[in-house]
Amino acid sequence: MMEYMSTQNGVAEDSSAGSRKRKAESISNISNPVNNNNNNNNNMDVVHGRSSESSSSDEESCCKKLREEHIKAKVTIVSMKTDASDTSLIVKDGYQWRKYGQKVTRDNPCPRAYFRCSFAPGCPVKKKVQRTIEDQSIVVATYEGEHNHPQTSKPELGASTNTSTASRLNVTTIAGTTTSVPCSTTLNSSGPTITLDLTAPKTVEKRDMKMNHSTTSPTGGNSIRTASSTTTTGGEYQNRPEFQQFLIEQMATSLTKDPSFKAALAAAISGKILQQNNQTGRW
DNA sequence: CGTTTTTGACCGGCGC
DNA sequence: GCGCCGGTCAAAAACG
Repeated sequence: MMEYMSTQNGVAEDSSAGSRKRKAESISNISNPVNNNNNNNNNMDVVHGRSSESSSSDEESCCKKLREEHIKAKVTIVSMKTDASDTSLIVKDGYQWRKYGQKVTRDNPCPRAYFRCSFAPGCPVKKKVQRTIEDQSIVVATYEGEHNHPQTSKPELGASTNTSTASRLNVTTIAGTTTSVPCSTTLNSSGPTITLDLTAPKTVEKRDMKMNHSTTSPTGGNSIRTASSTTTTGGEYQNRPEFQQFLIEQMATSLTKDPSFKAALAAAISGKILQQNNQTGRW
């Protein structure tokens, strides 16, 4: 199963690399509320999901985008607060990145850096890193695609040896899945902007999990705004391992109790098996 | 010497 | 068709 998934990933990402599509700029929008966290030295907010255009209401253009997103890799937006004096635009997430470009965009005088994953030669993941206009100490990293290899090292979140690190991490899952940021506290984020992407067959099970995960979260709403408002109160607690363990257990419980998830999982697995058997021509 | 970073040039999509 | 703009390329420089 995993083998199959990985090969599917490779195909999908490769095709996505060939079709570049311009996406709406959302970095400043996303990182706006993070400014409320200025009292914390190291902060990190993560938004998992599609590119910013994934809203719940634009059904008009969804048909066009369906195809596009079918090709496109998943997009993960990460905003983290770093030391203001740290101008390196380096986000230590446990992977090895190679910078291949830098550009000053129109809407932000701060240069945007482009990175590729250099650990695995065939790894399709790309990353864009840019500081926000509002708060130059906040760095927004946009990940595209999924790693087809494990992390090269532990991400420096919390236990920092260098300057640019984050001690707190908030994850919002909109759609799709990513394992690039192992620390996940979705309780205070997640929200109504969930986009059920039926065009990405490889992530059916995980997406459902994320969906359930989101629905079981006590708070919905705009992810970052919620995150920033709760940072001063619940941030420490969310970072504690027992809390994360609790979250994981909650997720597992909700998933195993949900018959629709079981059905989706079974359908996905059987579908994959049948598909593979058809390809090999043995059935 | 191999790898990574820098940086101007180039490419292609999009709006007018 | 043209210009703008984001993203990528690739040669040179820097680095370990």
